[in-house]
Amino acid sequence: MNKQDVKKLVQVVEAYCTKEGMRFTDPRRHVLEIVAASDKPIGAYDILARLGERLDNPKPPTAYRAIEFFEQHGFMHRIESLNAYVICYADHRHEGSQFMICDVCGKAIETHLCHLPADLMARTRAEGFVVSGWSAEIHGRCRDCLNP
Amino acid sequence: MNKQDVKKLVQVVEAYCTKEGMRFTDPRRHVLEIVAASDKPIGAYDILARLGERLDNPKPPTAYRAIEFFEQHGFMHRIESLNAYVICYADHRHEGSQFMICDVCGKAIETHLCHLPADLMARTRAEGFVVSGWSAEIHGRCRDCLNP
DNA sequence: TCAAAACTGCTATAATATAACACTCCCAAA
DNA sequence: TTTGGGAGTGTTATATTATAGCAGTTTTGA
Repeated sequence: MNKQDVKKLVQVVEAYCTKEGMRFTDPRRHVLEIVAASDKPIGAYDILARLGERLDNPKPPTAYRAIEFFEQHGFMHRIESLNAYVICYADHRHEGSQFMICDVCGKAIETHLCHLPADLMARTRAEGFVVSGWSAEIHGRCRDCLNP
Repeated sequence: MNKQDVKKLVQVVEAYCTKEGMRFTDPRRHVLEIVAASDKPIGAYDILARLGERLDNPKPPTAYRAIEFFEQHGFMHRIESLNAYVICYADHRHEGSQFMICDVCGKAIETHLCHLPADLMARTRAEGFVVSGWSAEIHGRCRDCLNP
C-alpha cells in the first residue's frame, strides 16, 4: 500500500473509531500504518521492531493489543499459516476471510467472498454445524512469481 | 477413535511405511497412537506429555519430528487456528484439508473435499495463481453442542 | 469534578517450534 | 562380512509467538 492509500486508510479508521466511540490512540495509529505499509503479511515481532522506530522501546503487548483491536473491528486479518497480519480493505465486517498466499514472494491476496463456498456450506448443513467464522488459506505461486 | 480403530490405523501406517521403505519406529508409533486416541485435535506439548508416559523424558523434537513425518505422508493434519494436530482418515494424499471446528467441545470434523471450492478456484484462475495446497477452517458449534 | 471505562506501559512468563550435533540403527553393495 | 551411507534418534539450547497481571494514565460523561 502506498503512502497515499495508507493516509486514506488511517482517515477511514479514525472516522470509524470516532463514530463508534473508540479511541484511535498513538500506538494504534502506528501499528495500523506499519501493517498497511507492508507489502506482505507481517509478523507481530516485525511490527514491534518497526514500532521501535516510532515509540520508545515498545513491548509485545503494545503490538498485540493494537492487532487484536483491529482484528476485532475487521480492519486486519491474521493469516494462521504464517503467524502474520494483513490489512483488510473490505469496508465491512465479514465472517470469513480467504487468502491466496504466494510461497515465493510471501504476498497475500485477499479474495472477498462473502459466503462460505457451497460445497463447504453443504457439509456444515449435513453435520448440523452452525458456522460462526471461517477462513481459507490457499498456498501456491502468484502470477509474478510464475513469470519472472 | 476407539482402541480397535487405533490398532487398525497403526497396521495401515506400518504397512505403508514398509512398502515405502520408511521406518515405523517406536516414537512414531507412540505419537500416532496418541493422536489417534485423542477425541479432538491435540497440541504438540500435550502429545509430548502423553509421550512421557511411554518413553523416558522425551523432548520436543521427538514429538515434532513424528508429527512432521505423518503430516508429510498424509496421515495427520495441522489445524492452524488451534496449533493442534489430528489424524487424517482419508487413505489418499490430498492438496487440501478442511475442518469444522466446534468452539465449545473442541472437536474437529474433517470434510474430505477433493477439490478447491469453485468460488475459490475461480479467484485463483482470475489471479493467475497456481495452487499447491489449501486449507479451510470453519469455526462454530457442532450438533452435539447445540442440542445438549 | 469525580467515577468509571478504556487504554497504556511494563514485568514476567507461557506456549509453540526449531537449529545443531553426536550418536545409533539398518540395509545393501563390495 | 564389513563397511559405508542414509534415515532416524536423543539431547541441549534457543528462537519465535503470545498472554497474564497489575499499576498508572487518559477520556468521557454524569
